[in-house]
Amino acid sequence: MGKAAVPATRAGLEKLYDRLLRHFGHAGWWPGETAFEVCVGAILTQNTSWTNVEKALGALRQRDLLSAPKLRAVPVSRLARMIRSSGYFNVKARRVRAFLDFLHREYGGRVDGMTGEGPWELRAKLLTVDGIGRETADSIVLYAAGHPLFVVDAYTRRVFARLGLLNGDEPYDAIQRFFMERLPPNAQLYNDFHAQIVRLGKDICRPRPRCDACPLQGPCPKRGV
DNA sequence: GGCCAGGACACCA
DNA sequence: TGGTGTCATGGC
Repeated sequence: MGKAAVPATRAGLEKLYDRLLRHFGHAGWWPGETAFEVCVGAILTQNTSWTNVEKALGALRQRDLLSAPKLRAVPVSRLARMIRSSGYFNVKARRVRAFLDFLHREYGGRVDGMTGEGPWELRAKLLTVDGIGRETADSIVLYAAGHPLFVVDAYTRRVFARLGLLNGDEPYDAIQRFFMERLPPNAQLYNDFHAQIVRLGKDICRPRPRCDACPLQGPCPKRGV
């Protein structure tokens, strides 16, 4: 593939972030109105486009169910029908309920109770919940609890493979270490950097042309364009 | 009509 | 430990 477009150093990553920031502006992420909505959205977006998740969140909001105690009172079968648009709805309804039970058991149903935990302790606890894996746990830790854990998702793999810094098939934890060993533990930075990666990821490996100011350079290894 | 999208888990060799 | 099947809707 040739020389990587960005050096795999702290300076290289920070320079890339600055370029993304200038190109896109601050992302203002996560796309959720409350920390609780972030948690539910993190589960619903598993292997699913955000537009489908928005419909499901909208259905819950319309019924005024976007709070832990109200949503926990909803039978799983009814919850599944309401989140149908997000796909895998039977599985995800069980997972949302498992998270709600966890939240009730550990923090009395209060999302802000999670902020009192250290990031790794909270992550470890979340990973014990059925249906919450690494990416979902890290999204909750970063975007709902505000602790600095770098989130790795399909966009992260796609963008950094394109940049020549990753193969894209490395284990999740290895990719997370790649970022966290090079960037200061700053939740605001991790938050916005990941959001920028997602915005960029939506634009690459797609048929539509990139604009001249696109921060990525060189051909896409997947499509050759 | 096929492919893809911000995963996670069970099962098997 | 790694590979594979399963879960499912909606947009293009």
